[in-house]
Amino acid sequence: MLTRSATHAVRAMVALAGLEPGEYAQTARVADAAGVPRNYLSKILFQLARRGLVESQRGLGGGFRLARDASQISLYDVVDSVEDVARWNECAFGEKQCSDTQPCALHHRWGRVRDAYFGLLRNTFVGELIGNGSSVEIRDVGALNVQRRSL
Amino acid sequence: MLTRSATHAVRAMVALAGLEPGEYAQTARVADAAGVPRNYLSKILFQLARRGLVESQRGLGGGFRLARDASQISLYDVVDSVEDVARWNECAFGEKQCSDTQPCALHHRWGRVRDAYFGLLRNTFVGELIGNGSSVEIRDVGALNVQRRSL
DNA sequence: ATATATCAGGATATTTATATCCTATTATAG
DNA sequence: CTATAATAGGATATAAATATCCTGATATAT
Repeated sequence: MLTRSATHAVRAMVALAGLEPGEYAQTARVADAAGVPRNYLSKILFQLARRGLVESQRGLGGGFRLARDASQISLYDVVDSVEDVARWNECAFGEKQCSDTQPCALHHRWGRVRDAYFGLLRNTFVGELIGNGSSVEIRDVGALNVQRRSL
Repeated sequence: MLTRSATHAVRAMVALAGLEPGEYAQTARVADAAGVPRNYLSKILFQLARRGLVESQRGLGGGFRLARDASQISLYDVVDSVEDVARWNECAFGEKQCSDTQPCALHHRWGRVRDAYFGLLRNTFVGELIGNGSSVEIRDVGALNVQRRSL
């Protein structure tokens, strides 16, 4: 299952995908759009930035935006930024020396579940999740809307 | 993913499946066989008993044993005794009103992952997990081995 | 330069999962 | 009846996930 942090991260990414090209959105705006607690989201956005999925800009008119096109960012990238996806590779039965060559009684069955999950993560992209009646809509409330020189 | 409690529970059930018919094993013995902390396991065994998967007997010669044949106890029963399996039904995208008729953008893809997981739980039975090179082997250390009247 | 907006990130709080400890209760043996 | 074995289950401790709060650093506008 996705952790709550992972869901937050995906929703934030989808919100950012709804921005005008080049536009930045502040944490608070993303938080409102994605329905995620503001201060917690700031941690998550930081992790996404560290991973290189979003870019940040400080100061007036700054905020966050996607670092590349939403169609090029998989859920795997997003989720693995905030949780250790690799733990799905651990033995479901808790056996220390479980492996393909020395499988536990659950090994192959669990492999199918993991494949389904990894398939979802690897073959789904942020760009596919926008719109669609989703509640993740980022709207510019028009509060500031500064034009930046460097754009 | 299975929680650690769930893994503990499955391992304990497999250990109990290795008992002689009618025999009880004390918590400590199950804990050693399954490699689970004793006191924590006692909580888990209690939950399994509440669910009706194991029977307990207090007093000298008592302990726990399976309440029915290991081939009739699914992993779903076991896992759902110690964690809320139903949370896999919640929307992976965190949408409040996500449903089959009003699906979020992840709804159907997530459904496939859930189906794989539920399939594993529903179609795997404790009886299938015994032996097999698993480290969960319950051995009667012969410490006591009391014969009970009521058997 | 100064005021303001915004992220960066440390410190802390809350909640949940995991684990330990201890006493009460129940059963058996002698 | 007494001693002993074992679960029942409350109280507490630890660890990890989630969330909040606050200050410092950095960018912009005037």
